[in-house]
Amino acid sequence: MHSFNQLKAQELQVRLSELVNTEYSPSSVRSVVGLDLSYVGGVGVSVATLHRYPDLSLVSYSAVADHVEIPYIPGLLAFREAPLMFAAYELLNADPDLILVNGHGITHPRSFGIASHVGVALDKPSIGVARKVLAGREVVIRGVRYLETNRVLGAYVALQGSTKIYMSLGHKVTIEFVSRITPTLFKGHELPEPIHTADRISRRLARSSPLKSGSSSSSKTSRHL
DNA sequence: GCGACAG
DNA sequence: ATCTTGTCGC
Repeated sequence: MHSFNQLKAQELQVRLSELVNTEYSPSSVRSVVGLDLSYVGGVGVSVATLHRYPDLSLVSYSAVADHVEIPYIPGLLAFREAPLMFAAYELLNADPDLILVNGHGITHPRSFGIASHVGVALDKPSIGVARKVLAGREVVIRGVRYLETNRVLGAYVALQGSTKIYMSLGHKVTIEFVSRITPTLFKGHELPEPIHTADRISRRLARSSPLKSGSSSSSKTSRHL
């Protein structure tokens, strides 16, 4: 029995953060993938959803489940969830123009949150979607809200009613691109459509998991996806 | 030392 | 994230 080396993990993040590209942006977006996880005890249920853009209609999705050993430690979320996200992503067998990841991008203690981690590993444009701040402070420029970390605007703050959603730079996207595409990613929910959909599907699968007692007889409410 | 702390 | 009843709001 042994937990993973936190210090080595942090060192890896510092090293890999050098590979993040925040000067490039996809020339055109025709498809977007959403990545999210749910849990059933120690089992993580990872879902990857593929959407057309700009209508955001669901094209297909994939799901994988496995035991998750790495604990949740603020700042090291990627080591716990990215492996399963990669598995679901590969199973989806698609080549999207943009990937949305539940979690922060460069608005992270070492500028390498899970969205950047996934983007760099897959060499794909990525944006982090989070409901809470991990690092940085909010700044307002010409009436527009951003999250600033290390003097760099790392996230655009989307206001959904009274709720704030932090859209951070993952990889191969600029703050201008994120600011511009963010409003077009919502479709009537608190979270961007791809993340919202991946979240709903993973939770449904988690609840109906054979590992969850009563799953075969307590389903009295119908759900639609 | 104290407070903060994605999912 | 997940555990959970009633309750507020669209």
